[in-house]
Parts: sequence; C-alpha cells; structure tokens
Amino acid sequence: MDHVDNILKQWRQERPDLDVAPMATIGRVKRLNHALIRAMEKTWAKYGLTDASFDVLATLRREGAPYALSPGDLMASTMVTSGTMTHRINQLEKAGLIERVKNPDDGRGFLISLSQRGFELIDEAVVAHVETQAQLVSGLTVDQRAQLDELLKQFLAGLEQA
Amino acid sequence: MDHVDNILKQWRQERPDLDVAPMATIGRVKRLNHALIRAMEKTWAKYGLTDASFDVLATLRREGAPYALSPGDLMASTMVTSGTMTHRINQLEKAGLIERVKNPDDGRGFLISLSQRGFELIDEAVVAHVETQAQLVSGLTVDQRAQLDELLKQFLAGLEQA
DNA sequence: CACACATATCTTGACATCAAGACACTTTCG
DNA sequence: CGAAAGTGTCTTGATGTCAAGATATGTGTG
Repeated sequence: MDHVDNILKQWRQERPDLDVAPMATIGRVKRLNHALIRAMEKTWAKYGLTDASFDVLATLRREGAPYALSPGDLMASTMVTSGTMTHRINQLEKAGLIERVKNPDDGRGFLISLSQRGFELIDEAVVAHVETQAQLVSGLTVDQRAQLDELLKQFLAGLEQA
Repeated sequence: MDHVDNILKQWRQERPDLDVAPMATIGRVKRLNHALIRAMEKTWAKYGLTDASFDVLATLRREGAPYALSPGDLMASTMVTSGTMTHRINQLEKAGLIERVKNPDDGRGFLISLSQRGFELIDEAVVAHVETQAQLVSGLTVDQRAQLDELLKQFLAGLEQA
C-alpha cells in the first residue's frame, strides 16, 4: 500500500464511476522520475552541474569527436524547445564549458562544441553519474530491470509515434 | 532501437569502461514522464488547468468532504516545496477555485478548501483526465500494465525509503 | 534574378520551481 | 511560567521552461 495505492483508494471511494487503474501506472512514473532526478541532482551538483547542463554536455560528449552539434540537433536529443536550448547554451558558454561557432555550411546556424574544460568536466562527471545510477536501480534484480526496460520501451514506443 | 538504445550505443563506443545499462531504465522513465505530461497537459488546458493546479484540486477532491487540507498536507501529497505550494495556493485562490481559511486548531496554519466552483471544475475535469490516461496506457495489454505497475512499485519502494 | 516560402536560432514575457531563510505561533521542559 | 526548540507557512532571489513571434539566412520557382 504505497502512496499511489492510497490515491487510487481515495478516488474509488469518491468517484466509483471512474476507472482509475491507469492513474497508478502514470502516477508511479511521475513519482519515480521525481525521486530519480532528486537523487541524481546531488551528483551533478558536485561538479557544478544541473540536469540541464549535464544533459547538454553529455549529449556532446557521447557524440564522439569533434564533440559538436547544432542547437537544433541538441534540441531533438534533449526534448526541449528552442528558447530553452538557447538559454542552456548561453549559460554553458558563460561558464566556458562550450563554444559557439558559426556553422560553415549553413549561415543561419551555429555549432556548439565542447571546450577543453567542458570535455574534461563531463568526462569526469559521467563516471560519478553512472555510479549513482547503478545505486538507484540496485533495488531491482537484473531480471527485473530487463523486464522493466522492455515494458518501458514498449510503452514509450506507443506514445512517441502517436 | 529507440532513442535511448542509441544513447547507450554512443556511450559504449565512447566510454566502453562504463556500465551504462542503468541509464536505459532511468532514461526511459524520464522520457516517458515527459511524453505523458505533454499529453495530459492538453486535457488540463481544456479546463484552464495546469499540472500544478490540477494536482492541488484533485488532491483536495479525492480527500472527500469537507475537501480541505493544510498547505503542509498538500506539500506532502504533491512532492513540492513550501514556496511552490504557497505560490500554487495563491494562484488558485486568485482564480477563485480554493479558499484559505485560518486553521481553528493551530494559529500558525491554514486550511485550503475547494470552493464550489473549484469542486465543480475538478469533478468535471477528472473525467476527461482519466479518459486521456486510459488512452495513454492503451499501448500495453492489461497483463503488461499489471507487470509494469508491480515493477514500478518495487523500484519506487526501494528509492523512497532510502 | 526576385519573390515567396522554409528553416535555424534567438528574443520576449509569463510562469513554476527550488533553496534558504524569515516570521509567527506551539510545544516542551526546566 | 518562561525560555528554547520545534513547526507551519510565506518571502525572496535565482533558474529553467515554454509558447509565440522576431530575425536572418537558405531554397525553390517562374
């Protein structure tokens, strides 16, 4: 009987006409996401990073050399709007972790590339990050994780196409 | 090979020393949460509500008569900080959907109660909300949903105690 | 070539959120 | 009873986000 079960119980009492079963699934995804972010933030903070800045630096780092993408590519990878990405890039540029260079192939655009400091920072931070993540999933067995991954993947596939 | 699989592939190429398997689970929870909120927002907007305002009104509504809780109780239910809750309450009060009354039993506190309009609005909005949620989980079979619920519940239980 | 349309990014303005701390009232305990 | 510690809520200041629209460059068509 966790928090979410309790919410369902309340609704069933108050509105027995409604089918609230989907609320359990969706509610737990929300709470889980919240708890995971809260936990991961502590690790990011050790490196002066946030969800937003880690996200951008990690996207550039895992891309491989030369560690550069356009703001548009970054937007697509990180699911934020253009205004948000502009803001993230401004903050990271101010911090000296990335550089903005004119895209030689398209005068409308830029390329965002990791600075030397940005590369070194993310390369170190990601090690601590994966350790934190390993800790966070440690309540599930390896089999359970595989099962969960598969279910989440299918759930997501159904949504993202629609 | 979804977006998350691709991220893992990139990391394994760039940093084969790291165990990035947990990133898949956590990353999918994040994307799933994002997609679900995006979809549910459309329904809330039809009633002039947002994630934040729906959350508060629904918490009061499912509580049952007399549809009142303290800001502290609301904070605990909704996982936000006190500043955020104060802000949410101010907005809803301005909109005439809730009322703030002095708590007769504790001079430090208040009780937040649904106004007549607030009650009617949430009682109608929640019907559309559960329909939207039913639609969102429709990509999974009933068995899969039960499995997923169980895994999410255990995952969450491991995190929230720690 | 010139005009219309498309695309990439940035700007603006409105909110939502958090952390930290302020403030008022309550409770506890000597 | 009165001081100290605890608790409930609000305030402040900094960020992050989005939607909508502005701006500049690129592309296609007649």
